[in-house]
Amino acid sequence: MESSGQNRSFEDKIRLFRNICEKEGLKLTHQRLEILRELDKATDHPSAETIHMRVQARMPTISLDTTYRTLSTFERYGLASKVQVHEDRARFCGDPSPHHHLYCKACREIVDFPWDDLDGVNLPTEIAKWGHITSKTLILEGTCNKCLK
Amino acid sequence: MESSGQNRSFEDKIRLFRNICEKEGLKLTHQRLEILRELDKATDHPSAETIHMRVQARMPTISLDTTYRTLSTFERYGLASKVQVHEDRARFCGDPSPHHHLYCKACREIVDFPWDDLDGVNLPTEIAKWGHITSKTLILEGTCNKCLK
DNA sequence: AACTTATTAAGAATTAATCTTACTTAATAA
DNA sequence: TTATTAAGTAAGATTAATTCTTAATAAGTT
Repeated sequence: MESSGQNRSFEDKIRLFRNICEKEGLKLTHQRLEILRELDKATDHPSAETIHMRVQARMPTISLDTTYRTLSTFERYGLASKVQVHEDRARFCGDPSPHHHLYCKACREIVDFPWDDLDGVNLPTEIAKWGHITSKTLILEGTCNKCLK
Repeated sequence: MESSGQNRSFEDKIRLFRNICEKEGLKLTHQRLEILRELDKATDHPSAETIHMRVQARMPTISLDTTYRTLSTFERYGLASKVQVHEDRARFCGDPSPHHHLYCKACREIVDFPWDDLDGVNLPTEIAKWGHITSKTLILEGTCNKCLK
């Protein structure tokens, strides 16, 4: 049976994580794997607490603390990133490919979108002088059609 | 004596704020004016607490609570905006003109920069279908030259 | 099997931000 | 100028996300 694109890309992610663990002396625990899986499945930029609840459904003993610790481990190694919106609660994204965010101020939904033209464009020359850029994200804010009625 | 560009633009801001107050039934208090002035002067995206400390130097009786309340009032009326960085503490920006942000992960400095070409560019067509966009900010993250040594 | 990290539990600590209440002050409108 | 009412102050409490503590247990890895 052939695996789906979803599965294949998750396999890649596990492989990547396995490499990182090996190189960095991290342990590949079930908890970390389940959180990685949850992040990979999620399309709604869940908060740490939401991720915890979802993983808990399959792994009832996992602690909230471990979820927080694991998420920052993932952040440190580039397996997850915090999405910044104008809220107090951090929300996460497991998609490492460059993409941008639409944020609806009414329903707080975050939608990812690709914009290859922006990814490829040259930055203004003064920016290159500023230092070393590691990420480039466009944040669009407004109100989505659902909320506009 | 001719006023500086700084002053002129601050005068404009006061005028704008005066109009908003009139229209919305807000009171033009000293506290609000001082916080507006501080936001206008600041180039370093201070936190609410930093703003409070600075205003306190001139107005020792102002409360932290008022600073928070005023900043959210300003946000509500578009006179200030929260800058999103990967931190827990919100940082503010009093520049209402469209601009983008460079964020150094090492020293946490935020640098504004304009990018007219980006401001003027057409968004991908699917975005227009999403809803109504009110702001567009590019967040560049990395390490500034000072921190790269 | 030994070594070492990670996890858990349970609770405490932090910290930004907001709210409460009661009182006072001051901006605005009549 | 006075009346009205929003805003500010003080002091403390609250909320909520996140992190830390300690000690015991579990489980990867070598």
